[in-house]
Amino acid sequence: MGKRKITVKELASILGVSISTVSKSLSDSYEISDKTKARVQKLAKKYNYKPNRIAVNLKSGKTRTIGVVLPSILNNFFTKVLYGIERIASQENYNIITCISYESYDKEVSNMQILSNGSIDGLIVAIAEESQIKGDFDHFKESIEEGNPVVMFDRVTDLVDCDKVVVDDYNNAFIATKHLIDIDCKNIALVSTIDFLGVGQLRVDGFKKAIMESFGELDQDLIITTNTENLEYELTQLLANKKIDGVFAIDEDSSLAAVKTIKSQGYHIPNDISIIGYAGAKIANNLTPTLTTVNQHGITIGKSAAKTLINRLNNGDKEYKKKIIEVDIDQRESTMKRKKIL
Amino acid sequence: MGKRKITVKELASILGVSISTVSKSLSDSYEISDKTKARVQKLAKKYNYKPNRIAVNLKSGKTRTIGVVLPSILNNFFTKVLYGIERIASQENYNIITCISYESYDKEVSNMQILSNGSIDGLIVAIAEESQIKGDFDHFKESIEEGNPVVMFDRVTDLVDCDKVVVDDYNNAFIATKHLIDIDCKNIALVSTIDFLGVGQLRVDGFKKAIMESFGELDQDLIITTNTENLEYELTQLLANKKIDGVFAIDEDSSLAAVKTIKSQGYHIPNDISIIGYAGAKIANNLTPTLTTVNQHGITIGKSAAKTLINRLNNGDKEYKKKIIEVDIDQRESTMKRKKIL
DNA sequence: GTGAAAGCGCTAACAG
DNA sequence: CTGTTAGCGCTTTCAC
Repeated sequence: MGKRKITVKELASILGVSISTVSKSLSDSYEISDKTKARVQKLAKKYNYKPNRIAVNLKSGKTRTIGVVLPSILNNFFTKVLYGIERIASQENYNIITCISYESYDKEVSNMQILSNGSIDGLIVAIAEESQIKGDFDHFKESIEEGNPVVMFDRVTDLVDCDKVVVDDYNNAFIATKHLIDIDCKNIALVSTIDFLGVGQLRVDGFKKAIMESFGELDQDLIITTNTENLEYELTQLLANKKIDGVFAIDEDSSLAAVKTIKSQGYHIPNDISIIGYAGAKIANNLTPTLTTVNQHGITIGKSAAKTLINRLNNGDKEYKKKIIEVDIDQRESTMKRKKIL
Repeated sequence: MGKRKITVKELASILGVSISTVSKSLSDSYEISDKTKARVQKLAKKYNYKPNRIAVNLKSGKTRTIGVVLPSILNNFFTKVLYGIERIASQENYNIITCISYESYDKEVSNMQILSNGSIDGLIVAIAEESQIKGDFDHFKESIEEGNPVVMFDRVTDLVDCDKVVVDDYNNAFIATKHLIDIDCKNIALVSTIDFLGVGQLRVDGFKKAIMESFGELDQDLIITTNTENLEYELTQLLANKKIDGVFAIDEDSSLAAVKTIKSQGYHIPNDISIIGYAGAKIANNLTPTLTTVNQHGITIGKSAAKTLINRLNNGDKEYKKKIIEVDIDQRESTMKRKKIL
């Protein structure tokens, strides 16, 4: 103990100079003689002086801290995004304060309020499920009005004017569906546990477009939107009633459930049924068979969001931008049919 | 715009009262008349006044913020711990600032320094790989000396005096190995990609003890400590040269690699070779076969670490404690042998 | 080249 | 019951 943090004031009194001399010396000001600077800097080093960040923040009105509000952290995608944000933040000398909304509107609002009280310079957010359902985004508008810029990613809304980083879910779902069609699937089902999310809708729409374009008609019964608990049951029913040869699972839960169910019902993947889904590489690579996925590039999204925010912080004037991150398909075994043995 | 954050001073001038009257009214002080309080509070609400946290922090010398330094965030275990920390923190009205050391000593030191400058009240840390190898823990001691209590979890060291939250890796590895022995495995291999970590060593030791206790001798060749890239190759060699009927994989990477390799070499799990490993439930449940795991209860660890830190923050006097979290085995298919068909 | 003083926004001891 | 004042630790203008 005893080594307590030292302050400018204390340094000044030890050296018998004024506080401002110390402060200026530490920032290497031209006003101070080299000799004095040296003395001060030496002592500062000796006592391991570090300016109190809180005081600096208060003085400067800046915190060099970014608030991040995520719906969940036990989720591969959001974790990746957070990782991307952290990479950029730490590189640009920003700290990040992470809050979790747990998909709850109230939690999200309170997170935003706690952060928008001077703790942070700006926010990166993916909107909570409940807020999207509710359609209430006033807390974001407020934060922006109060001078804390917001960057939204993935879960965004047109109702708030701010920077956004998204993937083109509509188009990517289209491409994913086309991938199944290209390998000769004729009866493609879609499974989803995220129908209440904007991104969920977009993916379904992209799917529909691809189906219509290729087949001219769409069987609504092949679209299962449900929750994780019921998915296995509903998919089992579908498999029993319809001849399915391809499945597009538009989120991680439904991807895992689909693989499990299809196998347990005695179908071979990909020979009987091909499947493309959403999942992180680690999971996709360790399923049997390995799962072809739409790679969302979470890290890229996080990096882009952080860069966007820091840019805005540095020069607040520009127009709001919507950045679209390219996505690609990581083909694995689940869509690699063996040569048909007739 | 224009709705800029409002301050006590501004409220005071609008109402024509003094700053301290406003401040006291807002904290519902007994010194102020109900009438005045009401006026102030009404106006504060109208302007959506929120005390500037930075100013409050500076004044109080507390930040109600916990720093968390993790070696990685793209890791199921650490993510779970972070989740646990967040749960408690948010419940106790603390924020968390998350930094990632990327297993690097330098990054860890700089993270600690950035945080130990007044930004936080205390720290929760799992030591980076490189620091463990290097054996240099001065940055932790310094932080503690400067008045920022540290709680270490999982990756801890006896060389720093502070609160710790760990699992009994030695004993748990012992139990895991016994689990294999109980289902009649006679030739058990251990695979590891974390031999440089303290926890890695402990798990190996626990394994050895169980083997010695049951068989009286230990074949060192059955212990593979390597890195993720080489594991498949080395395990393949081992399977070719020795008769193995059980595998204990002591980390997630080696668990996944072991399952993959054993299957690809044509062995049946669990009938030919049983396997127990470390992995999150989501992965374990979706492997084929599902993987029996040592459940480390990351969330519990995180919660415990956060509670420990907050406790210390509230009453700094007590002795340092080491809390040991109970671990259990989640048995799944990879250790459920079918009846032998002779 | 150095120092005094103000002020960031807030709280609280002390006066009135 | 209300107001004045000092001060948290720092930076910065303005005097000297």
